[in-house]
Amino acid sequence: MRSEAARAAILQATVRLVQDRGYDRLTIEGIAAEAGVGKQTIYRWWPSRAALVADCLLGGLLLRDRFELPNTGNLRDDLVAWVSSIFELLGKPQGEMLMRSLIAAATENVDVGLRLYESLGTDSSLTGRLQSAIDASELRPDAPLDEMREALVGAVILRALSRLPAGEGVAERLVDVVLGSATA
Amino acid sequence: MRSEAARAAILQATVRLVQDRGYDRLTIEGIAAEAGVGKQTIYRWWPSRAALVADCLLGGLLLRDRFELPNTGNLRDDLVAWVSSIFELLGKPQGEMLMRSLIAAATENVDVGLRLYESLGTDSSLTGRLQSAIDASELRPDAPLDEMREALVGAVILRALSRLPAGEGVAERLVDVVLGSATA
Amino acid sequence: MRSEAARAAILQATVRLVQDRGYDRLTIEGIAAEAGVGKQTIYRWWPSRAALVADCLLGGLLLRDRFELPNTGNLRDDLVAWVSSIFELLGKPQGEMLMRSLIAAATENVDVGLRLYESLGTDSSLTGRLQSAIDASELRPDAPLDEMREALVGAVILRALSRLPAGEGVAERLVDVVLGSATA
Amino acid sequence: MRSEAARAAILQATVRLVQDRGYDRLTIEGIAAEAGVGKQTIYRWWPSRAALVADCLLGGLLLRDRFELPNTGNLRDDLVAWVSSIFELLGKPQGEMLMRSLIAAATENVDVGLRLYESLGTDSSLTGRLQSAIDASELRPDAPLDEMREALVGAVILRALSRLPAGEGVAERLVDVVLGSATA
DNA sequence: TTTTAACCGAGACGGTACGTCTTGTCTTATA
DNA sequence: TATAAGACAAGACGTACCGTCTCGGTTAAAA
Repeated sequence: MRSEAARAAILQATVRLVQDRGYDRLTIEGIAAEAGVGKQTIYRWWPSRAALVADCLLGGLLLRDRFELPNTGNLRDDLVAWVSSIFELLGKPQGEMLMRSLIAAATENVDVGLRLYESLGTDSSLTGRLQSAIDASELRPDAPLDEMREALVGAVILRALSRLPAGEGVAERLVDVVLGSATA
Repeated sequence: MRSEAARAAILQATVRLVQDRGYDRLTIEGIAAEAGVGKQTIYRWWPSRAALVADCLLGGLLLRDRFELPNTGNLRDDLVAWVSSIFELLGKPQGEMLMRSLIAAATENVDVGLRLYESLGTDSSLTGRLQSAIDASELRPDAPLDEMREALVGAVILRALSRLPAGEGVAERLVDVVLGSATA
Repeated sequence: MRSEAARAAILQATVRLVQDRGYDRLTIEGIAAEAGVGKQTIYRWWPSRAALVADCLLGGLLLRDRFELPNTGNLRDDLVAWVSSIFELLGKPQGEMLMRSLIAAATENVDVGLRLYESLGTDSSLTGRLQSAIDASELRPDAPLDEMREALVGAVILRALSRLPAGEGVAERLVDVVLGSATA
Repeated sequence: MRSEAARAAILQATVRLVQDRGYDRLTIEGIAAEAGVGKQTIYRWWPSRAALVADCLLGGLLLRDRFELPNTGNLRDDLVAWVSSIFELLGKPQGEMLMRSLIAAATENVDVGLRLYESLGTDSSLTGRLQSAIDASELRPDAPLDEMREALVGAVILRALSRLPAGEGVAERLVDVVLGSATA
């Protein structure tokens, strides 16, 4: 019978440590100590620290609602707001580190990678928002939604890797590039 | 006086080991052994293994000419060919591992990140190619080149993280998304 | 819960290596390899290689019964036999190296020093033998036993440091010097 | 052409470092730095750090005149004074460390060992003093001077290894033990 | 109700790699 | 041409974690 208390403590400890020190300084021993748990309890349920991060991400513990994609009826505005909020996070040292931690975890774990691939680990509202834009005739019915999403999310990931601050207008231009071919 | 022989041996050993086993199994001790070099000689000149990878990338030792961006005069065809060749590499286990290795290194080292940011670590011909497309009136003079590049390269990075095979037509649609707003 | 198997393997490996190569070429890594043990298992229980040697000495693993002090009823003969047997050991390269190893360890570790101080690391029968000589009226009741022991053992230590072969009659003269003032 | 300045600087640096930090923390690199000299200059002229210490000892740089054996005409008093002065040195932390440093060096280098063997590294006046005691009929003509010296010096060495403070009367009793058989 | 089997915390174990330190050799440039 | 300066290959240092493996000490279901 699995102990739910232990499970929760482990995931929370993981979140705390990733946010405080980053993925590369995250250790199983550190998590066990922080969670007040034996190492074996971690190894019993997760195969690697990357899988732990994946679980945190899945449970919404790492990016919960941070980047809710709004739906005001104006797709461009919504996307710009969303991208801007992410860029804002990247502007803070801890936010930038968190994003890089997720990317690092993704290089080791498919689940994390897939989770990022669908809108940056958030409740993948991006696909839904684009689809609803088609329904509202804001986008052409044959717009390549997947590729648009990949371009948008990918640009954000790449920005995080570059560690460059996103200057004025970057979010707008990025959204325009992505929407360009697909708007009426 | 720095030994050029040692420097070259270290970089080559790094390239070999990254390609064979991936970044996460790359160790300083392994590099030193492979290069026939003392560990201190590595630590004397590089602060971390990520910096070593950055140097390899800079020296063109890791991706040299792998993704030469052609210039046939037709921008769309050129970009599709370039993206396709990258997708092809990602289809092979070793190629995928190499790309993920670079991304992992980028999460630890700004230089690697910047190098990826400008066209995927290749001799950043992408910017030049886009500029020449403006000159040839293939693109609008005010096309947001940087954001176009970010979207394109970012999509490729993200694809690597997702480990999903790039299906039929993905390269084309991706290029079309990116070029959409800027052509004609 | 400490592993007795590991403890024994480590001490035995230490003994073997000290005897084969001497204290100055004794390394923690070498002991760990020889014992088939992780380095941390050594560091967990001993603070230094000198402490390891002290433990071996204490456990009788290094000089066990090598220099049993006989008790024939004739103190002078017994001491001469004992000193001679030590000089004989010092005549062999390995024996000399072992003795110098112990002295070297003693310079770094009090316990080894004390163990040498009381009769050369052997089960300190020397004090007992001298006491029984008083009881048998072979020595004056007020004979300064401690100083006699120090003089005798010290002379042996010093001989080991000098690396000079102990010539004919040295053992006898040494014992006579030490016993001189204390024999009826 | 050997640089006398370098030679002196090296020996003085050795003395300083041995006295300050002890033999086990004495390194060739440290000496070179302290002396403002290249390492090669040391290796060119001395085979090991123990040989360096031997040279310092020989040159009187380490124990110069520290333990001058007096000659008042009363052998016992002279020896007691000499042993007491050594015990006094051993009572100070730095003096004890210095003596242990010499012993440690002796385990690695014959010259140091021999130097200790003949009266503790001092200008070997001990033998001379004993001889003159014979001449003055303070000792029997056939007294075993060598063994007496070994017993006395050895006891002091051993005391240093034991790190035990020499209590009241130890010096006297020690001298009496050694002189016992040879007086009157 | 008692057994028993799984899970728990704790942490020792054999290992690997870390980044530092020192060794003794070598090369360079300085004077 | 002997130096100081210091790079080099080698390898030990002591530390940090890895993933596996006992330990006893709770639980909770099965007997």
